[in-house]
Amino acid sequence: MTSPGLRTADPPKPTSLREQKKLRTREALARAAIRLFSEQGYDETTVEEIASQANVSARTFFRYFKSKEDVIFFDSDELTETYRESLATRIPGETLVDRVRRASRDVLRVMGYEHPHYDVRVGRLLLEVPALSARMAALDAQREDILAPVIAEEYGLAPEDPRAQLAAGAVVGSIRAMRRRWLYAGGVDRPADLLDEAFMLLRRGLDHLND
Amino acid sequence: MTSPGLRTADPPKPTSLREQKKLRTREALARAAIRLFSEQGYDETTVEEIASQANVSARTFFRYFKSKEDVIFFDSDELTETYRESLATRIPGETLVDRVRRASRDVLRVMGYEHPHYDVRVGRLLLEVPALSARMAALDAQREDILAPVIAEEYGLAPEDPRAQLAAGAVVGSIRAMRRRWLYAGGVDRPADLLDEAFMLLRRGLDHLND
DNA sequence: CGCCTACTTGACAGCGAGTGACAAAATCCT
DNA sequence: AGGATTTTGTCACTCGCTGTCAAGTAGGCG
Repeated sequence: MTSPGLRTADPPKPTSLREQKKLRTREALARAAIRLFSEQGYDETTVEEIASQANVSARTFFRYFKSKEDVIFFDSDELTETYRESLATRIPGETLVDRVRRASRDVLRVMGYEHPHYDVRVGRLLLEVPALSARMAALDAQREDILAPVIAEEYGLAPEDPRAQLAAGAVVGSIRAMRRRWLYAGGVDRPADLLDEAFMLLRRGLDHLND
Repeated sequence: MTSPGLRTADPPKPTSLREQKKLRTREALARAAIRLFSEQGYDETTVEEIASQANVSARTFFRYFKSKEDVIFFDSDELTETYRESLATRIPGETLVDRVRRASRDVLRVMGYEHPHYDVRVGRLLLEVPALSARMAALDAQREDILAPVIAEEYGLAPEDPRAQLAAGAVVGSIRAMRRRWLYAGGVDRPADLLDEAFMLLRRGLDHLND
């Protein structure tokens, strides 16, 4: 079953046989886990079950992922890096808000539409399952920490100025709110659209930071 | 609660012996737990240990608190109710931002200074321990849901208007950012002060929502 | 080709959180 | 006091997760 799917990043090292097998095992585990989670729920899925679907022992699962929830977040570092880099890139004539918006869209783009977080059922697990929502909160906090100094610099504030931290918190909080809406509202909304709406509204708030 | 007439805030039922003992056990457990958590950390403290400090079996701990982290959040419903009621109360001449600020301060006030969340060491656990930060995130989401329709009404929007939800997310996000700052910055900041600073800055952003 | 080495895996044992079941103890009621 | 009710402790069990160790597998080398 070498179906197309989970974002296999294309770093140029698909190297030797052994590595390939590891990659396949890893992917099989991730795929099985996400499918089982979204079918029967997170707590209702045991690691044993996941491992068995990938023809591996439970012990081996923990050699690939350091915890049960890690199977959902294994690529989060990459996404954080994307966010950081996109924020660091300046495009002439681009406002701060547009820069933040671009960074957020870049993250969505790198995730790709076949990413598990795009699945509404999995997405809701991210909010409802304690272990998962804790990770989400940590990621959001990370983004706040990346964003705050960027905002500070733009407004000529010290990197740790509470006003910049607050603004970053507001921005991330807005995005979180739109994420929740996407997952629970009737459902026609698409992530990118809500993101745009968020930034359209944020533009005003942020622009008045230094009144 | 089928009592006639007024809602009595503090049901004066310290009733008979059995209830008193339960109250004492409950408090002993909570106190021991918080002390141990802040002394040796959360994961390093076993339920067995907590129970033993309260001269009870581990099984009994779970009869008083439905999980290990519940010992920290057992009064969260009361705080949420305070928030909801304070937000519902209108004071003539009071702006929306001031109303939200008052509600937030009311929550702090009801918590009282001996509340575990006031302890910086415990507070940090709230952000660092997955099980606890998940609960915090859930509480914040709850407050967003309470706040959004209030904002919507004030601006003549439908209760589920995304703009109101976004604004609520921004407000709660700001508060969360200040909370983090309180817990990690050098440390002189006091919660109430950071809250004031947050609302001073928020006033501008919110007031421009309907430009 | 066979063999040595390094890496990967499975099986087993163990810990802590959490739950169900049942019997023992404490409390309440009359 | 005695019986009913509630609370508690003990036992046994599941699941997430970790350490250990022995067995298996791929790659390199003579």
